[in-house]
Amino acid sequence: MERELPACPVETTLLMISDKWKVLILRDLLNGTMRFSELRRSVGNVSQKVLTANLRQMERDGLVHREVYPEVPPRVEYSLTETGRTLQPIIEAMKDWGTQYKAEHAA
Amino acid sequence: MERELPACPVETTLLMISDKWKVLILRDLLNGTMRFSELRRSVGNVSQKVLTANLRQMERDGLVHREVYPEVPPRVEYSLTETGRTLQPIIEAMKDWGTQYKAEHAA
DNA sequence: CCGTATCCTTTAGGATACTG
DNA sequence: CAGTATCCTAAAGGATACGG
Repeated sequence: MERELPACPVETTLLMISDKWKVLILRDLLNGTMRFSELRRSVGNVSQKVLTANLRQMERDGLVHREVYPEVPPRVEYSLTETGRTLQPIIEAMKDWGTQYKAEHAA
Repeated sequence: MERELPACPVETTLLMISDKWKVLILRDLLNGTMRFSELRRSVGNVSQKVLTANLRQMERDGLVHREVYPEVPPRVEYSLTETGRTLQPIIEAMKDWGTQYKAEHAA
């Protein structure tokens, strides 16, 4: 459940969000709760297996909440925990930086 | 020299800093100019080949400046460009978040 | 000291098929 | 619909040796 955290706080953060899709998962869940299939579409070209694995890890890290509705067919909704939402400043900073960088590197 | 930038700004940022060591390179170069060997030690367990490759890519992306002093033995110093320094808010946000997260997940 | 070349290992991620 | 299981691939990264 718990993992060893590096001494350096930057490395701790990396441990949590450096997988290929996690930042994009955060980007999308910051807009609100999403179903699995919905998230898969919005994140992009991610396989089901990997998206599930990423979400499970984020759940264990306390960033994501998974809510299962026992219906047929099943419905599963993902949302950010309070801790997960504290990552917002990082995602925002990345959004701002990318926007600026692209503006300066346009034709 | 130039690479195709994704439409999403967050993904653009990821393209620039999502390699395993780039965030740590930024963390360290934000403290000032460093020699190659110095950087290698401070970044951690990175191989020479990979550190070089990461730095070269960051140079092409306009984030890092490489200054070669034609001495014997050679001296090479790396520093952040002005654009590179604009990444500081992201690194700072990551540092803050990691610090906070660790505090809440102690004991 | 800094870097390149070569080869090899690892592992994250993809494809596909199948289930409750 | 939302998974799990299995197998496979590809690309990043590591180890080592050598060169300017």
